[in-house]
Amino acid sequence: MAETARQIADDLRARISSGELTPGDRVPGEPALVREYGVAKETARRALTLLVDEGLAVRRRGSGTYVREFRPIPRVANKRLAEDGWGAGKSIWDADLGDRQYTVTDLQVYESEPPRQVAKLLELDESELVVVRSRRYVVEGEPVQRATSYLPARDVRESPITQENPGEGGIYGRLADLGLKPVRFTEELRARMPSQEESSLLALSAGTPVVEICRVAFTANGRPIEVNQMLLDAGVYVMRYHLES
Amino acid sequence: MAETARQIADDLRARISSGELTPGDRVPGEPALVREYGVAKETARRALTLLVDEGLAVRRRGSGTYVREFRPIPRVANKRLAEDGWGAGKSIWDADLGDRQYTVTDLQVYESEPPRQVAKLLELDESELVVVRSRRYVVEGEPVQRATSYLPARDVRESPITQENPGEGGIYGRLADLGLKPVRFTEELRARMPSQEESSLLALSAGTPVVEICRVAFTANGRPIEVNQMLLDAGVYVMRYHLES
DNA sequence: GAGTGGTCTAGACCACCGT
DNA sequence: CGGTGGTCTAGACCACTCT
Repeated sequence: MAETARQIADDLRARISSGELTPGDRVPGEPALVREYGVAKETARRALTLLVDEGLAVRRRGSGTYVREFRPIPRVANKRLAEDGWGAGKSIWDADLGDRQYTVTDLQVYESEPPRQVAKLLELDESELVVVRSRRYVVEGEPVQRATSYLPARDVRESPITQENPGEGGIYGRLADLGLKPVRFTEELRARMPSQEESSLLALSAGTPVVEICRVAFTANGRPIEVNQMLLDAGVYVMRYHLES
Repeated sequence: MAETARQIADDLRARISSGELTPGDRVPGEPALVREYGVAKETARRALTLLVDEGLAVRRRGSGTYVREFRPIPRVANKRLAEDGWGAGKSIWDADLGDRQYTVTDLQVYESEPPRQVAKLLELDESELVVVRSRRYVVEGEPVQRATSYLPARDVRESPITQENPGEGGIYGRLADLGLKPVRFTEELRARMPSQEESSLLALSAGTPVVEICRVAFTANGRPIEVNQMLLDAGVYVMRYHLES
């Protein structure tokens, strides 16, 4: 009877995917599994850990283990195409229940040396500084994203971009005022497990990956004017892109 | 001295990010940690498990635990824009070492009922069938992606799309022959932990998320003509998108 | 206070890898 | 073969939640 923990996890997984246990339901806990399967507590624990690590369940200390709920927020990279394009509002995942309100917290604006990679993407000379705008987004009380923008200090230092509130249209509006309107973008995405720091920053439950997005904005001249590094809770987001040709 | 496992993991993590341990290096193993920290084997094990679950380390049974290597393959969604656009070849992650060769394995072509979600995306009537093309991609001997295409059977049943090799230009070429050339696409991405099945399908090491991509192709008439569901090893891919306006 | 998850120990046995 | 990871047990103590 080797592989007991996996066996128990398989059983529970089956009960979840069959619908016997639905999102929000309580999964049999450690003591229950000890009784039902006649295993040691650590083994029952390992079984539950497998589910948690797959993102299927969530532990609540002192209360129990529950089937995870998944109500994704759609992140639409190119809204314009999405709106007059085809397939708008269609989704494999039920992500239509969108437009929940963002709140911005922990906004920080400061000038500093850019990370090496950012300096390269912005084509900055040695020792050129950047204006950094960092913030967290919160939805329904839960932090879901951290975003950090980098802009060449020499271009934006004197503009409202260095203010906490850059005004109507946000920083892209102000860049437009400066004749540096972003018109093309590159986004690079990567998914991975979070570090402990990132995990607490986004209040992630175990078994939740993060999506790292690096967005570079270019002006009409083809000059990179902003790098935005985002870190998203993968359990909360669905990313959507519209492409042509 | 509570939280011992996390403490040990923190130490090791620090040694990795400081560069003392570099990708490919051997991490101190369970017996070593038992000696160095004077903890039980299970505790040392838990410490290593934390690193593995973060994707920082890989276990090799009978050999040791090693710092993971990350050499991403770039997946460029819209090549045309990428090529004449700006920012081509720029990347935060060292993903330029691309163009490693794909091999296609386990190609299967068959006709069947579509999954409910796929039927909805393809706007199929009740009981309409789809042609399914499923395959795995292998790079340097390692499976990295599974892709499953669904096309309305009534449109493509008589075409070479039902052949294993649909000929020059692939299935998009044949769709063009049929006057059903795809010109717009929607891609929806989501990252999550894999199920056990998916994990073995892609030979994933523990702590590696997957990226699920659902791509819908539309003809010039705005008709959905293909749904492609992909499952990528997140430890291997970087997704890149180019956007305008 | 009873029930639940969180962490740890000390020891056992097995499977696999490399020399 | 010795070293390494893989799994399990039985019991301990703690921290938190809910009623």
